[in-house]
Amino acid sequence: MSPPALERDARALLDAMTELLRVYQFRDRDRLGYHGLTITQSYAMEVIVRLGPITLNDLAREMNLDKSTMSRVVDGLERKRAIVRRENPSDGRSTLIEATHSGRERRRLIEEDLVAENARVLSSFAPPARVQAVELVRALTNAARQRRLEDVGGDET
Amino acid sequence: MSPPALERDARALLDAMTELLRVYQFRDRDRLGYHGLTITQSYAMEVIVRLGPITLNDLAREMNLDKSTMSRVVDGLERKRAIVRRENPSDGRSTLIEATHSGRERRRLIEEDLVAENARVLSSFAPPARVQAVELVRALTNAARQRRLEDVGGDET
DNA sequence: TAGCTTGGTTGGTACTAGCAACTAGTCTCG
DNA sequence: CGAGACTAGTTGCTAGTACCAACCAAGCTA
Repeated sequence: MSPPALERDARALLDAMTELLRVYQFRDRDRLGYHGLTITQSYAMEVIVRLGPITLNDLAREMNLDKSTMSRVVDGLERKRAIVRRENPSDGRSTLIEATHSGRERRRLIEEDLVAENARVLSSFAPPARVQAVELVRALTNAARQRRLEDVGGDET
Repeated sequence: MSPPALERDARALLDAMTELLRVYQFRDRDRLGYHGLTITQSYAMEVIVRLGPITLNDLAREMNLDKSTMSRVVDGLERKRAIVRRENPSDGRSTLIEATHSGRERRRLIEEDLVAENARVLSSFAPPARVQAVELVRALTNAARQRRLEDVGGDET
């Protein structure tokens, strides 16, 4: 049914995307620096900084991780003094996770690095192509997300 | 020096890429199926199928993994009967890793799924935009890879 | 208050990942 | 030829990511 052209393009896109993801993955992996945080920890810090004091469950939901995994990731952040667990005045069972000054600062530095890196990547593009590139990545993300929702049968949110 | 426009675009790209990586990460993670293989195992199979019988070291080099990690990934593939380790007639120390029929078949199915998925993604683009999209992804990959090489100090290849 | 529900931790398993140490072949040079 | 250097692969160790299941303690509800 679908013309061979689509399949050809799809294969090319697959190869290109695989490459792109691998390059970014390795960039992340090797950035063992990441200002002392792992990638997951750094993502978690982003959420914590963005959503303010947050419970473990909410954090886990936001990150699509199991609460047990989340608990251990947060353990790591606590060991590294990037967050503190405070008791939740409105619910004795839960704790509020909050970024420390140092945690916030580290996250800021990471973000700065990443923005700088992306700026260097984009700098080889002509200004109109830059916007186009960003839009493409967004479109790819949406398309991929769409696919996921269809596959899984769309859960919450 | 650099106009704020670049930084704005860079931040947008960062956000978009972060999203993209997360979506793909989840796609991969949840694909516990992946026809019975994990993501790393599936990448490894791709290389093994593509480069024919290959030694562990060559495979590790190709995948940018430590040989110990590679050894264990290959263990997994062997347990799942996707590859066999044959002795290397030309060097008694090394083994040749070779895809089994079943391994090759599984990899083919995975690839088929992925191509189909990419076709669906692309189908929301007009035909000329498809080719352009692929090219843009390649350009991004190259730009990103470039950055990596500069950072690290460029190793082999 | 008894019992259900919920928030978080802990135990278990599996996989990814790297470094270090080790074994066993291979190669090189005296 | 043989000793020492080198190389291929495995194994031990640590750490992190990830899930499920079991659990405890606190809260809610009837």
